[in-house]
Amino acid sequence: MADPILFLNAALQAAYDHFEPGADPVTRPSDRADYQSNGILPLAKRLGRNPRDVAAELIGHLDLANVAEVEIAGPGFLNITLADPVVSQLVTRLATDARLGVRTAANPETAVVDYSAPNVAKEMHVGHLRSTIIGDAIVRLLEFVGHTVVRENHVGDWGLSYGMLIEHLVDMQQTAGVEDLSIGDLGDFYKAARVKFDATDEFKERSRNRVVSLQSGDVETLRLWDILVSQSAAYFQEVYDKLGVLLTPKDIVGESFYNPLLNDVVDDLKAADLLVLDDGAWCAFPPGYVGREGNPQPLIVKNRNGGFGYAATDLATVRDRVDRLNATWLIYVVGAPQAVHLAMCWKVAEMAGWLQPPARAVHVPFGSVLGSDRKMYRTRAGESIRLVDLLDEAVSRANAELDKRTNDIVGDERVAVARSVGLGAVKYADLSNDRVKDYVFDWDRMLAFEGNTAPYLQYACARIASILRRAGDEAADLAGTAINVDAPQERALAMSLLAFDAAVHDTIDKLGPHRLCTYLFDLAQTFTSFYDACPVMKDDVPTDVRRSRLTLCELTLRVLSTGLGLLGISVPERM
RNA sequence: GCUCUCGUAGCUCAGGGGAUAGAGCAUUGGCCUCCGAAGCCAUGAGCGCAGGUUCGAAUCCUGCCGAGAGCGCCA
Repeated sequence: MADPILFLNAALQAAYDHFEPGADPVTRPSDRADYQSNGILPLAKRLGRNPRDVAAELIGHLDLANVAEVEIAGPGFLNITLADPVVSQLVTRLATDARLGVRTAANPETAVVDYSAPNVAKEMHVGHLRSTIIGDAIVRLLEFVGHTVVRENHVGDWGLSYGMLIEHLVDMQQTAGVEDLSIGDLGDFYKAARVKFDATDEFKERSRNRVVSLQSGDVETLRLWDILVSQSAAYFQEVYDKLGVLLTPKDIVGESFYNPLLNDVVDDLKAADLLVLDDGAWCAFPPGYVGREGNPQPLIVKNRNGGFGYAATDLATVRDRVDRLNATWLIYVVGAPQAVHLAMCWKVAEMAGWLQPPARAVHVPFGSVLGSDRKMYRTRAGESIRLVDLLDEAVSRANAELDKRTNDIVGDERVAVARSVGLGAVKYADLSNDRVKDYVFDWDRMLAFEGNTAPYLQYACARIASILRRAGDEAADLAGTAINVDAPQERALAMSLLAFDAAVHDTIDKLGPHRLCTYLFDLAQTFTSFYDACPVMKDDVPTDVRRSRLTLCELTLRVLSTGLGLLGISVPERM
């Protein structure tokens, strides 16, 4: 019971039970006191009594042994300040907890997280950044609290454009006259194919035929297709490794994987009488969706040419994840523009009985990355920015920032620090905003060493690490040290550390990584205030105070680095 | 035309029924004989507009204004 809210609620429960057995105490952190009890007014209403009288009587039934102060505030609150010894005791216990007070999930379940999803034979650009980073953080968070997580990288590897790309590959083979095919630069490859496709009817015709061959399982076509897929997968992995996310080639479950399931999807929907033939296309019309002209909005499952739309694939993902993977929590980390499409798919899946409680699908939408002109972030030439270029620039810019601050870190360590700071800056800038909103990509702001940035947090960690190095052997021998919270800054730090559990679970409830960012930044600020006011390794600090403060430092470092780790951000020892 | 998302300080953003709405940048002024000043302390200014629900609204509901996005055969 490291979480003081649980601790308080247990204490309050007895008092509430006096009035109404089972009434839920509602407690939340407050800046007026440590915590605020918030459920008195509804309770008084149910009892038909004066709230102030109820509050007064409630205090009378509250066990005050662990509480320094309780006061009635406003029409229906109690402000509660925990006694210092209790705070000391809780944080001392926290320091020996390997999980840093974070509870495991009450109901562990199997979650599928669908994220990243680049397209085969196409360059990865900034657009893939958010899905990849946000998805990565969600995966780490869910695993941390004990859920079983299946990562799925739903790459685009099937559909009309692959006829075009395969034909382009064939052309390249003929000009180059080589057996060992390489698609080389993905951006150029795709663009060249596209240009040919738009320019010549002959190529267009070949591309269409090639799609037919692909879908009918022609061996040679599949061989060529596989070249595109495998080389792209290798390229994606380079980017993921550079970015430092958990995705591996095994996580690729592309559109082609679902292709064999699509006939059943359509047949079963037809059998369930959920599809109607409309203008030659098989459509579902889930209730409540209206499009242009006020007509019901269709979800086109099979087009008039007999081809499957992506609605069919998305329906298949629901079915497959529920049936084959036994997942109950389907998380789609997909851009906000897809919101209506996904909602329609899930509505149809529900009506077909494929998506039933406890299984449910959740959209984790996110906004766009904008440039300083508040339009989609692009190069000056108007092209989308390659993700690899962006990551390389982040590292070199971080390196330049480190140069400004005369430091003696060189060689491999220097390379690692620049990488940690550069990537951390990019990730943190993305994750620290509420994901549904667009955000402006600004190198200077994200790489600033002051403010709500990764470098600030990493710097705070580096200072703590520095103190621990200074403490030498003593830092390794702190187990069981009693922590005192005499100074207000010590107490504030302890309270912040105790809130880690709540921050992690709140972040998971909302699937909003920025909540964890806000917490970590607050903790880092609280720490630096402590650092400024409370000397640790100075000569005139008594031994017991030094050891208590060292333990606070060590615990803070663990919370910060664990928290940043959950966001996919690493913490250098020095910087 | 219909639908969805978003409008909070000069700027970038938190807060999403609870008291006097918080940070960071930028501004101004203090702190290094002292553990890393990449820091700390202090400083002014704000909920798009109008109604409604409520003891209480930045938060929920409705309308309007503004920005972005989506709406039948691409994914």
